Amino acid sequence: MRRSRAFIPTTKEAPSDATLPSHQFLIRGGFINSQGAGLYNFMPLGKIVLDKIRAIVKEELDKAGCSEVQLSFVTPIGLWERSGRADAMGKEMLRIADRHQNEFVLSPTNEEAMVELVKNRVTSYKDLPLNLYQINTKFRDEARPRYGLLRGREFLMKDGYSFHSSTEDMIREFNLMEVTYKKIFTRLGLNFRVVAADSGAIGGEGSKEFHVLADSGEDTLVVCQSCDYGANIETIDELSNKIEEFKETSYEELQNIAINSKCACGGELSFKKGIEVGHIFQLGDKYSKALEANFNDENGKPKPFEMATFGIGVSRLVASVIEQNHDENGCIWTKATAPYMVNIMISNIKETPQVALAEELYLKLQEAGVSVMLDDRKERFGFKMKDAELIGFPYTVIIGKELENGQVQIFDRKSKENTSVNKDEIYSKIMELI
RNA sequence: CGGGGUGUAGCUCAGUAUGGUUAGAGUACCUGGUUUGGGACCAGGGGGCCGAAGGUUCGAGUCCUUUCACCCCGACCA
Repeated sequence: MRRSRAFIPTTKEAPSDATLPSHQFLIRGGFINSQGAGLYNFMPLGKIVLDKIRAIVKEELDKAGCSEVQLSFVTPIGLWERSGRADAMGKEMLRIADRHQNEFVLSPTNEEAMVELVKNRVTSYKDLPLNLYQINTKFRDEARPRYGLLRGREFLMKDGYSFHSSTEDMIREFNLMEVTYKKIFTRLGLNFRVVAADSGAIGGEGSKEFHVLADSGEDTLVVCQSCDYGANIETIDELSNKIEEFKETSYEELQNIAINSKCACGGELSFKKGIEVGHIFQLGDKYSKALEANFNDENGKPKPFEMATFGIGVSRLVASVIEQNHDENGCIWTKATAPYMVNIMISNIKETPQVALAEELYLKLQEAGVSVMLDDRKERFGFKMKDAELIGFPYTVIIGKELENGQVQIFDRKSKENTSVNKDEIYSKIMELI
């Protein structure tokens, strides 16, 4: 893409209401803009990042044997009345009426719809297991949307649902999804932890959360520095509530207790802030029973499906990448999430040799399938560099005054290092880096 | 949903206590010129239903009433 023709409205100042780095930089960098409380438009750069994340999620899920579907976003209220969630979810569900005054809901999640989809279509144990997912818009009418993409009302979430003939098989799938989620977050280049999300009835194994570690995270995690143990402090709070003598224990005291304890593996424990980007949950037959969704077992007897549910906050991940990877100048995208891998910056477009080399490199990289931006605007060096840093291209090739000596520079966004390269070697050097 | 706050140019904000020229600044944008290795400089220019609706007044961005929107702290949640 030529920068001169792109729609990337960057700004020097952030709106006053943006408090978090991801919120500020995504708006300043021209990735997103706000369309109302908890509502966001994705502009070209934001859309590219969103789609990259979505593609990786899809690829890994498909590899794990899941099938993608797409459910209608607008759903009849009756669907929610049958499961009892019309009342249970209350005002969080946005209700709308059509011209006939029939009531509808903008889907906040899709357990009911997915069960209805499978019900009476999958009727035999021979057709199980089955894992269906969608990556689709969700709407939750939050009491207080905030933090930009981290807590919007409208957001993009991948929600998956699996159906099984036995609890054992459901747990097998649950474990498979844990492995798959780890692959996804690793591919995205994120530093994350898996933590037990529920300490209660299911013994802490029935529900796991995936947290991206970032200072601005809303959840506090206790993590081991030696092994991969981690727990959400909420869990500990819940636990303490159940134990009488801990009733008066303050949050700080609780932290001290935890911090002075050792992990089961003997490692030191520490506190980290985390952003919840994934959640996997063993549902059992809660919804299949309520909605009378049965299959016939080996003996021809009807049984409700054993189910599990798996979520990934796709649009939240866009912000999470930045919460974890940024500096005072802007975004630092991981290679897997960068809107463009390489930015070719022409220092002075009045210098014909600079333009010629830039155009040549631009073409070659495009032909090699590299996602590349050509900054061909009539702007000054400093302006373009600030812009490149704000947007966060992993690499910027600076074609400028050193070209007289046959040299160009590669600016590494993450390390902020400038490396001089002979102009004839720039292509191969870039191909080596990415 | 409780408590607090803010709505004036694309963005950041003055102006509102005490009503009174044609509503301002910075930034961004357009034109011309000078610049060209870290968000340049000079000159000129365009841009506003002062959130909305009522009211008080000779006169309202400013006072009164109503309403809408947005933000912050908390409770709640992917």
